[in-house]
Formats: sequence, structure tokens, C-alpha cells
Amino acid sequence: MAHLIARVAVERAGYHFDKLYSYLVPSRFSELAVPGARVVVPFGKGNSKSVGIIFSVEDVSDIEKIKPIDSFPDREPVADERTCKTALWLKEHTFCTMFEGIKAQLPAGINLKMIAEYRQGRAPTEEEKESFSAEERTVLFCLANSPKPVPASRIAEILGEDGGGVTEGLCARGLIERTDIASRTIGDVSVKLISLTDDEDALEAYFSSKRSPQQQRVADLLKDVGTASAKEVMYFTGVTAGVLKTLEKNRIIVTFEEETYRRPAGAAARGETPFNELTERQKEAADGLCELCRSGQPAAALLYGVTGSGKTRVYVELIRRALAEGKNSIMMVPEIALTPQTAAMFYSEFGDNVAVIHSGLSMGERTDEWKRIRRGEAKIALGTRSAVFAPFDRVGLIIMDEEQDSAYKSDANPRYHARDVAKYLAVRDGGLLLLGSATPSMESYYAAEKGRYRLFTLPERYGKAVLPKVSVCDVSGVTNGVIGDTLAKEIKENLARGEKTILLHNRRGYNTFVVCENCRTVYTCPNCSVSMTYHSANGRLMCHYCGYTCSPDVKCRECGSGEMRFSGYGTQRVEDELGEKFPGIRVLRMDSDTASCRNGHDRLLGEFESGNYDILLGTQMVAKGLNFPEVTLVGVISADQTLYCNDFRAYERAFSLLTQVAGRSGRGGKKGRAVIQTFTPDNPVFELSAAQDYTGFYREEIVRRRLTTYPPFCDICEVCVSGQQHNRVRDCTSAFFDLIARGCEGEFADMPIKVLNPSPAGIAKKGNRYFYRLIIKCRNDRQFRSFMAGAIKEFELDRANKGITVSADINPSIIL
DNA sequence: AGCACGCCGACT
DNA sequence: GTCGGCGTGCTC
Repeated sequence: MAHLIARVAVERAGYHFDKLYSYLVPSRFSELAVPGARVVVPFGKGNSKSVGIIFSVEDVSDIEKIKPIDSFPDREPVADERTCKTALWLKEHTFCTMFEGIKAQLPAGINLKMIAEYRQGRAPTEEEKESFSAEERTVLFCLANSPKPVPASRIAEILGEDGGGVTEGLCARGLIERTDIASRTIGDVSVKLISLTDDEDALEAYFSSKRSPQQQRVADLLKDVGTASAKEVMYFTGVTAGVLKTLEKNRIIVTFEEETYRRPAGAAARGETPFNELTERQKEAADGLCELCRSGQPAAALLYGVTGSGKTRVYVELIRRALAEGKNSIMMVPEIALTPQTAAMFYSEFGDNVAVIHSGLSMGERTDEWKRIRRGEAKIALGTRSAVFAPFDRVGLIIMDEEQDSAYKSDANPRYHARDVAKYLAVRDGGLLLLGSATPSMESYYAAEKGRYRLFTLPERYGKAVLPKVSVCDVSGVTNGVIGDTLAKEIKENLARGEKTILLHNRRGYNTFVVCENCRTVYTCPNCSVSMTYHSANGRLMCHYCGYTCSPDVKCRECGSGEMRFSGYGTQRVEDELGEKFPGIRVLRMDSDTASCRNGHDRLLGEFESGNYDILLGTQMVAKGLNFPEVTLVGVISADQTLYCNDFRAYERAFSLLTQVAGRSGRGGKKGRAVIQTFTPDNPVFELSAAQDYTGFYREEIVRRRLTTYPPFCDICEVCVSGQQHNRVRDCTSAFFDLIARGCEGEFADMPIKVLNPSPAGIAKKGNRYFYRLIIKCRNDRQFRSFMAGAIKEFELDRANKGITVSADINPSIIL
């Protein structure tokens, strides 16, 4: 007799034992068992429940050792065969598990987690009643008084930190019973936001009597910033969730789930008509690209257009033509550029044909948009990196704007690059992949040069806009602050004329480090190997990596001296300096401290655009994608951290950043200026970016890359090893190094590969975990990937490496 | 990772 | 003679 068997990718399978597991399909589920369907299955010795995805279904006669599927949580499958295939592709290329490969393609929030619930079991005997511990009594009492099963998290809450040993013991004796159920996770999508109550009288009344300094700090912070996420509030004030709960109970703070931006209704977005006729050059590019797209053959093209040349105009034209032919399009932009304005622009052009995939959408909205694509109701997906997984059955056109942007590379499992996924899809569906940029990545321009991508160029700025005048200033002599004479003069001039200025500074906080006057030791975070930053907003020292905060009254850990000097400039201190040097100046500061509540970013930009501000001061986030015609001056406080950060892509990134920043200035009719401060004004990067001379930069940089053998002349594979104990992590990294060396001898002897010596990662300790890494120069082909997959499995299987985590990242965006 | 099985030492 | 240590192997 034949039995229906499902081959399932199981969530709880680790990389080295990740494969399809067979499960019996009970006959009542036979209709539901199709590829892409989600299932709950027993897994492992303890048969604890795990979520899984069916990859295939088959008939088998021998069902020995095969466990049955527990249940189907959904009415219809969440994925399909193509999703499964792409998952296998992701596994091959990024060393993730099949389930992780599936999960990456589903909208966040659709995910199920298995959680344990407890209910009362048999009645205890008299002797047992005598012998219960206090904790056991608590648990039993709680379950006896609850009509519904109690989730494990609740029990953990009641018992404090524990919960594990106690419940297990009771379970084993049958006094309580455990069930695993699938529950929708919500936490990762919606954000709990907090603000102070509107009732000012109640607020005053509450704080008129003495309250704990923790509560006071929370109130002060919220007075300062208005609204912040619960996480941020804890981050800034160093209080725990309990304090927030108390305040909520007393109605001093209100909490709410963030309502993110809704789909703007139709064309109501902006009054202007954004799209004029195509220029001659734009038309040429659009025609050529359209032809590639129409061919139905896989193709890749690079659209290189200087800032302000109207690349977006070409994208829209292409999408319009693709749509006319009934083809689906994916339009990707870097996270920072996906603003409600961008979305509104596409809605007004394409109406309901657009689905937006954005981390800012609520779980429901995101799933809805995803479903509209799946049902074929939307033919254009607009979004960030994850939009590459828009569930079209076939995609004709994929556009990546600012393709060099590092946001297209995922730095969590699966560590994919959207560009690589897009290539895979273009080949699969016979589509066109279009990469657009004013400063293409070295890899892409090289490919275009070699003829692997078709190259299209937009060499002129659109309309009347002219290149800004760029001054590069040596600030090595500047002692009173970080704003040099030239920049100060230009700011003053802009103030006098009533024109707006953008200032870029890459460090947040007030003082970027604290150092002992006596022994010169920098005060670092106890959990991470980074210096503590002083924040004036809350008067505390903060770690920007793990969120640890403490009072600024610290003593040196080395010599015990209390003489600590606060030093280094963050955005908060620059803000102060501006206030001192230009009395009455109106500064809007934008960094992750002020912009990290959900719509903070958009809100601040809106305020700058409409509000009465003279200067927008911020970190990276002010540099990209902004388009304010009124801005006539852009200043970079220091270009040196970007330029000299020891990453082989530092020059490329600096060039891109400076070119974009300079391109911000003078977008309207007026001529713009840019001031770039540095200690090394002679670096050729400055002159090249000032002239917006990308090809000049490319020609210099490509020589350097060739000489030092870096991409595009090889691929980089970063193996990251981490764990709790420093010594073990170091030793296991060497072990991995040896393992690779041994592996290279036999079947892989002819593989081009160069393994650099193991070294501590740039930030060697993060949140009490130590990180080491190995850099491998290689050629990312099938042979190398199968070699690495084998090496990782062997490493994980070896008991000597127990408790150590290893991950491999091909062409990571940043090597620090 | 997480769990059960099994083979050795310390204890009743 | 038994309880429990953790080394070893497997996950349908």
C-alpha cells in the first residue's frame, strides 16, 4: 500500500544536518500537502514541534521510522515550487539552511514560532504536596487558577529568570502537561512606542511628589524627544521594562503600536507633475533598455548617470513600457530612499499596480501587499532589498537604483546580495536587470567594461542645475572645535542670504570617547570592545553596540583614577558648537537618536523642508537621496573616517559619499557650494569627486584593485567565528584555518584561493561575544562553494568546536 | 542545538 | 549494586 510522504525543510535543523526530512501525510491533510505549504512536525529525539515547509510530495510504500505531520497552520500554502527553488539557490550561495532560505522570501510577520504552553496535570499525592519547593507551588497554583493553558513566557515572568528546571521537573512527574503550539510572532514588525501623557496636570501632580530617578529620567527623555520606542527609552535612560510598566500603570506614559504610513490614495500625493518629456539622452537610454527587456532573453545593464541626470525618469519610462506589455517589474531603492514621497510618486504614476514592500509597513499591510503581488493584482513591486523576493510568477524587469549601496547586502542569515538574487531571477525568467547609479560599484562598472553588462550613460545634469563649487579644506590647524574657517565663512554667508545648509558628521553623541588623564586608557563598554560615548541629551555614557549605558561619573578601570577627560566630537557637540559660533542659528539634528522612532526620519526631513531651519546636521542619513532645491551649501565635517577605515572599499565608499553629497547642493536654480574638511587634502579622491569624475576615479581605483588583488579581480569570503570565551574563539579560528589548509590538498588542490591569517574582527567583542575572522580571497564558483559548505559542516560537527558559532559571508559589504 | 543512549566513577 | 557524570551519535 502506498503512503503519501512530504519532504520537509525543518526550521530547527542546523546547517550541518539541514536536509529534506520525510513525514507521513495523514489522510485528512492530503489536500493541503503541496509544495510550499507550511507544516508543524515533530523533530528530534524529544519530538518537540518545529515549523517546516513542504518542498515536495511523493508516494512511498515503506514508512518505517517516518513520523506523521502534526498539523497545517495555514489554509493555503505560503510558498510554492519557485520559492523552494530559490531557497535552494540561497542555501548554495549563502550557506544558510533551506528553511532560512524560505523565510527570507516571506514577508516578516507571517512567521510562526513554536511556543510551549502548560496546563495542570494529575493531582499530586499527599507526600508530594509536602515536598514541593516554593517555585513549584507557584507554578502549580498559577496553572490551577488559569482556565486556559499558560504560555512558557508567562511562567518565566512569574518565576523571574528561571522557569526551566522547575517546569521540566513537574512535567516529568506528570503534575503539569506541556503542549507546543504554533503562534504568530508580532514583535519584529510592530514597534511599541511611548510618549508622555497629554494631561499636563496629572504629569505635574505625579512628579510633584518624589519619584525615583529612573522614572524622572524617562519623563525627561520623553519631554525631550516626544515619542520614542520602548527599546529606545530603555536604551537612553538605562531603566528596565519594569519602570515603564509602572509609569504606564500610573498613566504617566501612554504606549501604542506604531501606525505606519498608509498607501497614499491615488494621485493625491503631490501637486506637481513630476514627469516632463524625456530628454534626448534619456530617450536613447530608455529605447535601448526597452529593447533588451522586450527580447525576453536574460540581460543585465548598467545605467550610469551623473547626479541629477534624471535616472528615475528613465526607470519610470521602462516600467511603463514593461507594464504595457503585461510584464512585472521590481523597483528597488536603498532603505533610506524609500520615503512616502517616493511611494507616492509611483502610486500617482501607476496607481494600484504598485505594491510597496517596506519595513515601515505594519505586519498586516505588508502581508496584504505581498498577497496582491501573489494574486497578480499588482504588477510593480517597489521596495528595499527584500523586494527582490516579490512573489511574481515571472518578472520581466528588475531595477536597482544606487546599486553600489551597501543596504542591498544582507548582513544577517541568509547573507545574500539583492544584486545576485536579481541576476538569478533575470536568468530564470528571461528578464532584464538594470543597475543604476551615479557612482557604480567597481564590480559593476568593470563588468560593463568587459561587455558582460550593457552600458548606458546619462552624462548631463538635467535642467538648469550646474555642478557645485567644491572646496577641500585642510583642518589640521583647527583647534577650537571642528568647524574650520572656510566652512564657518560659508555658513555665515548662507545665513545672511537665508539659504539652507546640510552638514554631515559621522559620529553621534556628544563626546565620542572618555579617556583617563592619568594612564591614558580609554573607557570602553564592559560588554564590547568599543569606547563609551557621552550623550548630552540624557547625560549618560552609552555603548552604541549593545545599548549598555551608565552614569558619566566613572573611574578608570586600569588605575582607579577619577580624572577622566571627555573628548571627541559627536553630532550633539557639533550642534552646540554651531550655536556658539552662530548665535540664533536654527539647527535640526538628524541622527539615529532623533530619527529612529518609526517615521522620525520622514518627519524630520519634512520639518527641514517646510520649517524654519537654517541647518540640517546629521550622520550618513542626511547624505543620500535628499533633494532640497533650497540647499545651497553642503559641508562634510570630516571625510577622513570614511576614507581611512582600512576596508578595501573605503575609497570607493568615500568617493560615492562625497559625490552624492556634493550633488545635493544646488539642485534648484542657484549654484551650490560644498566644503569638505580633511587632514589630507591632497588625496586625489577629493578632486575627482568634486568634478563628479567617476570614470577618472574608476580608472585609478581599478589599478589599485588589480595590484592588490581585490574585487572585481577576486571574491572575498569572510569566515566569522564567535563565542563566549576569547581563547576558545581564537583557537577555533586557527582550527578552521588549518581545516581549510588541509582541505585544499586533495580534490580542491587546483582551486585558486588565498587564506589570510586569522585576526580579531574590527570590533573584537560585541555584547559579551568575541569575534574572530578569516578573510579568504577566492573565486566564488560552484567548486569553492561546495568546498566551503564542506568545511563549515566539518567544523560544526567537530566536538572541539562546541558552543562556537561560525558563519561564512561571500563578498561582505564591510570588512572592519 | 538538543536530546537520549551508554559506558565509567562515587556513593549507599 | 545503583545513581548520575558527560562523551557520542542522530535528528524523517
